[in-house]
Amino acid sequence: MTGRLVRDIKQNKPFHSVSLEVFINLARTADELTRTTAALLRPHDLTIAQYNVLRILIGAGEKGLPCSEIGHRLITHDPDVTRLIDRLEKRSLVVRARDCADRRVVTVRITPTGTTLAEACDLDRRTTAALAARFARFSQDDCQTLITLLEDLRDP
Amino acid sequence: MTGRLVRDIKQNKPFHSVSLEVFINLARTADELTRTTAALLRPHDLTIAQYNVLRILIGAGEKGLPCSEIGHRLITHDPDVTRLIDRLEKRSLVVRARDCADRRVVTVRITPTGTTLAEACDLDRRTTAALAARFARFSQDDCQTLITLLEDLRDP
DNA sequence: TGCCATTAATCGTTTAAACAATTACTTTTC
DNA sequence: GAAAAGTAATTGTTTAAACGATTAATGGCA
Repeated sequence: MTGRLVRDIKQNKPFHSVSLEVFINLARTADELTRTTAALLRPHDLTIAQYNVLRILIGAGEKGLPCSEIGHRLITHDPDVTRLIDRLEKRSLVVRARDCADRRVVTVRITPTGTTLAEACDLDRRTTAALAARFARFSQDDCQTLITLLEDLRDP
Repeated sequence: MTGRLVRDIKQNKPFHSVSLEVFINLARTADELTRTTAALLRPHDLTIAQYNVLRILIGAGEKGLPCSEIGHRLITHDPDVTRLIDRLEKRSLVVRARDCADRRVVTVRITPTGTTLAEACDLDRRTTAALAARFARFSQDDCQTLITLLEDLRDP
C-alpha cells in the first residue's frame, strides 16, 4: 500500500508540488485556527502555550510535573520552558519546588488561582463554539480521516 | 449531507472533543513541519515569512506589489508587514518605491540579490526531500482529501 | 469646497521566541 | 572514588511577534 502509491503520484504530477500544497494548506489553516484561539485567551492575558501548561498541570494534579515533562507534553514545542513557567509563577498561577530525590529537577504544580483561571477560560467549550461553523460540514468520518492523516504525517 | 452528520456526531461522541482532537492534531503537525522548514532556511538567515515575501515578489515580477497585497498573500498572517519589509530592505533583498498614482501605496520589488538568495534556498526541492519520508505512505487521493478538508476547515 | 470615513503604511512599546552557553547535579566508567 | 559524560534547568542576548496608536493620502458626499 505504500510504494505503489508514491509511484502513482510521481507519474501523474510532480510529487513535490502535492506535498507543498498540503504543507501550505496545513500552515494556513493552523495559523487561522491558532489566531482564533489566541483571541479567545487574550482577555485572560494567557498565551496558548501558557494555557496549555495550566491544562497539563491540572491533569497532573497534586504531584505536579518536572519542567522537562511539561516541555514534552506541550502541543507546540517551546525551547524555553523556564521562562514560560517564570511568567506563570510571577502571576501565582503555578509554584516551583526543587525535587528532593534528584535535585536537578524542578517540579511545577498548579495553584488554586491557576486552576480557577484555566477553568474560567473554558477554552474547550468556547473553541467548540468558534469552530462549530467550520466543522458543520464535517462528518465524523471526515474528522477521523483528517486526524489519521495528520497523525501519519507527523509520525514518520 | 451537512446537518445529519453533525447530529450523528453529537449522538455518538461530544462534538467538541472531536473538533478539539482535530485542532490539536493540526497544531502539532503544523508546528513540527514549520520547524523543519525554518531549520532549512536558518543557514540563509531567513524566516519563513521573509522567504515567502521573496517568493511572492518573484512571482510578481518587475511591477512589484504593494505592502498590503503582500500581507494578503502571505501564508501565515503577519500583523506588521512594514518591519518585515524593513528587514529585507536592510539586506538589499527588496526595494521600496512610493507609488505615483496613489501616494499612500508603497510598491515593493525584489532585487537581483533577493532573487539569487531565494533561489539559493531552493526550499521547494529541499522541503520535498525533507517531507518525502513523511509523505511516503500517502496516496495522491490521501493528499487531495487532506487538502480539501483543510480548505473546507479554513473557508467557512 | 470642506468634512468625514477609509485605506495604506509606519512607528512605539511591550512581550515572547529563538539559540547558545552556563550552572548544578547525577550517573557512568575506569 | 575521581574524572568524564550526561541531564535538568537557568541565564544572556539577539531578534521578531503582537497590539495599539498615529500619520498621510484618498474617496465619497452634502
